[in-house]
Amino acid sequence: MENAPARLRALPSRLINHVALVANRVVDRALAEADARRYHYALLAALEEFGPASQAALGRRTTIDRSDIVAAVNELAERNLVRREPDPDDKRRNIVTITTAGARHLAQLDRLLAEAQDEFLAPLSAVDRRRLVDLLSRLIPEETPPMPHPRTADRPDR
Amino acid sequence: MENAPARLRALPSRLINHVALVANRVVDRALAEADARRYHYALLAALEEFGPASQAALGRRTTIDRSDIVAAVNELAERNLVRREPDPDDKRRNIVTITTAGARHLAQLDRLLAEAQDEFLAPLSAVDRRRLVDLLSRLIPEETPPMPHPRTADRPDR
DNA sequence: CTCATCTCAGGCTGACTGAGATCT
DNA sequence: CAGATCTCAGTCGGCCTGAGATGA
Repeated sequence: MENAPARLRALPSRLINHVALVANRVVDRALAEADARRYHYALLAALEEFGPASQAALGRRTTIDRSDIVAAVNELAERNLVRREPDPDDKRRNIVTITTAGARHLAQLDRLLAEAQDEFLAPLSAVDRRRLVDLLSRLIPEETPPMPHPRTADRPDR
Repeated sequence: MENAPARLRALPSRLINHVALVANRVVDRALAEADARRYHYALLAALEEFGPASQAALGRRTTIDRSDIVAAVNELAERNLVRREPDPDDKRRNIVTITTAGARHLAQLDRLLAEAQDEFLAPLSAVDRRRLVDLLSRLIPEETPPMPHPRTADRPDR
């Protein structure tokens, strides 16, 4: 970078972006080892933690946009990491379920991601890492208000 | 967001991305008031702090990619915020110089950005903000290694 | 009727690659 | 010759919008 302007070095929003970039490079490289992307991990994690869910519910839990869910679920289904079947109780819905292969895949991603976190967090001690996570968490509004309809993500799940 | 999976909530790389998104929304909205983008600010700041520079040098200092510099300098030059002229000493180069209008514009962006920082950092005390900046800074490798040629940003400036 | 859900088609930005022309 | 600089064309992922079809 060779001498970034002081104004930029000190600007919190820019610092955060820069760190995000560094983190993403490490994370994406790690996930690529398993032919995965960040969306895949988020979806599989949500499915394993909460069980089968409609695509809309997955979107709310992962903050992935409705359109992008479609594509990502397609990719996962093609590889038999999830199953997608119509909900008999509500024919608008697809119910997405993680498969055993999907769970295995998720376990691998967990490992890869843990290594990746460790890699870009290397300069920080365990205490500092916790401090960082705490500070960052406080910058995230509880109900992340999506731009247009602040209370849209608020709906009952089922 | 409604109950994000614990794995995602706790993942530092994901937290950082989320915060970056929030920060960028605020910052971009602020800059839009002056018809500016983040690239514009970075370039103007680099020019004011280091004086006229070639586009390649600007790229190194702002970590903006060579291709994107071209476009951004075009935009700034069209609005007479910078001048671009061939370097008489090295005919490969353009020398980019900030104009007085550019400096005025930069001052406005400084104000807008200061407000924006304050807005998304609102949940943190001044002490916590400093802590955050410190922690983040330590996560940025001194010589940000661009993917392909780790030592490319290392070259003498002129 | 309204609202939710899934899907497609597409836009936009930021980060990045490849390649060519020109020059040191 | 190698290497730096500027430029153009284009890719990719993440984020987002609009709109249509179906159904609760």
